[in-house]
Amino acid sequence: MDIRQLRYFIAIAEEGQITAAAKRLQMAQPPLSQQLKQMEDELGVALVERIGKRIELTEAGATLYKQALNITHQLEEALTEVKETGDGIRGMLSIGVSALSAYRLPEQIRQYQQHYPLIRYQVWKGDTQLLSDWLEKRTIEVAIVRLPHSLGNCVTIPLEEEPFVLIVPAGSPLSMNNEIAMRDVAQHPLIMPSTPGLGIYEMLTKEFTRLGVSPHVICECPDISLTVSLVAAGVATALIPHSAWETHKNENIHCLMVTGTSVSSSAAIVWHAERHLSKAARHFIEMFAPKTGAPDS
Amino acid sequence: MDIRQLRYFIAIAEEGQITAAAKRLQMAQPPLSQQLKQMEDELGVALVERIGKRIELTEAGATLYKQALNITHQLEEALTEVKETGDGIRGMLSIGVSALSAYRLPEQIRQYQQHYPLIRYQVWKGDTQLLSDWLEKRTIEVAIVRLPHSLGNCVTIPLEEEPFVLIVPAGSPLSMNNEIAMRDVAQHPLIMPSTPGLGIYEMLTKEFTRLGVSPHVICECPDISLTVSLVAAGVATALIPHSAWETHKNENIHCLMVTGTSVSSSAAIVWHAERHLSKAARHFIEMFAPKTGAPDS
DNA sequence: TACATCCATATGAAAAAAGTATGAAAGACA
DNA sequence: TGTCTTTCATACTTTTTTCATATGGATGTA
Repeated sequence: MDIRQLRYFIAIAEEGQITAAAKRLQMAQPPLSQQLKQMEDELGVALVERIGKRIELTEAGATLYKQALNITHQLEEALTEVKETGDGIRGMLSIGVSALSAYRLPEQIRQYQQHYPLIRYQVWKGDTQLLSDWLEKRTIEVAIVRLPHSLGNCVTIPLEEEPFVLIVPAGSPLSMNNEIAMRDVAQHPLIMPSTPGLGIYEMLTKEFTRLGVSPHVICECPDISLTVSLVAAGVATALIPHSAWETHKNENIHCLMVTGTSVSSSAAIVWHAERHLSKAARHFIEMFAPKTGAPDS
Repeated sequence: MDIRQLRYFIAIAEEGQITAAAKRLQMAQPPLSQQLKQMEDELGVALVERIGKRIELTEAGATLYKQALNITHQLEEALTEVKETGDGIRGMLSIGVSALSAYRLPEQIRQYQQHYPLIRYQVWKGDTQLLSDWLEKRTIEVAIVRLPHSLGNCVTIPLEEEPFVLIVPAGSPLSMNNEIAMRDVAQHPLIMPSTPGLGIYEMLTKEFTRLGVSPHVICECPDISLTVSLVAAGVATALIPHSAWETHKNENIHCLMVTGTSVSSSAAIVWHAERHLSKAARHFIEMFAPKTGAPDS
């Protein structure tokens, strides 16, 4: 019993007549009679009652008709679902973000949602090492990280660059100013939005070294919102990407532009170089890193 | 896309390998590869990812796998349901009963249920004319009526015969006796469990005429339990089939055997002579009129 | 590097499905 | 009642689909 036969039977049931059903199916009548008989033989059950010229469903036939409708509908829906999944307009998109990039994600997903409303998401947050593991294990398909990263065997597409800003507690003397030189940042207690070994930490440290100063790091905190809270509480100052300031700003902290340095932060979308990327992931990359064009697999 | 291909895909998905899937399906590997490719072409979607020797499902493939499991299971269940319906162990059995036979039905259905637990019922109650209409319109498949009936074009299988009894109010003088002659029944106010034109009414009337007496009919009531209530209330006496007495007896009425007459009541199962009888209906007939054997269509 | 394993392609054989021709039975209508 | 039409079933042929065998390329392994 296959789908084709179910469709045949639906036509027969609805037309109430083999000849008409054959016409509707655009086929000759004899093969349809044959198929009907074959179905009855296979099931060992009479599906129709031959009353002279007319034909009428038996109870078993009526049961089969209902079920056949169900099944063919379900199959159709299944196929469109598969097609949509293949086309990337339906399915699961699993994304990993580093702590410093996490704040961007909600807006990105909201935007993506408007174009692809059927997509569902898995969002993971973790440090570079975890992201790398997750990419490897396919827990996530793409990751959004801060550059520089240390992920091996990955395609990296940088998003726009942005400067670092220094955030300080609202009441502190520094909050009178609107900018500060990078080398002067070293004079103030500093929270690093990262930990040793990670890209940002190393990059900032290197920059201070280049300027011949040594920062007064009193805290390392790889969670951006916690970092901001610490600053708001007056614990210290912190260097964070400008956009992170935009999303976390409040009346308890003040922001200073940092001058006299070229270090900047740049987020990037990365994914495993030798892996199949789902259409959904490609769409995501296209939307947020459109200049590069979407990779072709 | 047909069921066969879904089964193929299930095997491929579960084995994770075309060769192994082919072995499990007891077929050669090349045609399976072909079918897989054909499915991908039809859907316009990659279902598996060829990673060197290995094969892995894409998201679309995983979606198809889940749906394929659903659909094949549903098909299997549908087919067994159709078979069972055809075999008469599942489905709808619609039965009509006359008022005088209704009291038997619950026990009959209870009994039938024990053999065919998947059968569901539609039970209708009405007079001969209604039953005839319902048989004609296929509202009901079989009817249980009192003989004689006036149903045209029907097969009739009588159930066992049973005598009429006279029921009288518990306190009445008649309740001292245990039997009464038919001709003496005419001396007492009588409720006929039927109305003119119906079989039972005519049969009883004819019998009184034959005996040269005229019954004192003060009420006609084609509802047996209402008839019994009327007697219990002391309105009159009533002639009813013995089994009706058995099911309705209570302390307010007394029962007398009727002698000096050969009239008896007999229920019968009837059905449309030229109609297809469902297996379920045949089973029902076999169970309650086994002597005749089941008719063959 | 040789070997085994797995998938893909090509080609021919077998099976299944569809088409054509035709007959029998049932309803319609003069 | 007897044609005439309609409808389903059967016999036979053609076409399509599916499967199997042979074989080559790619990948991972001893």
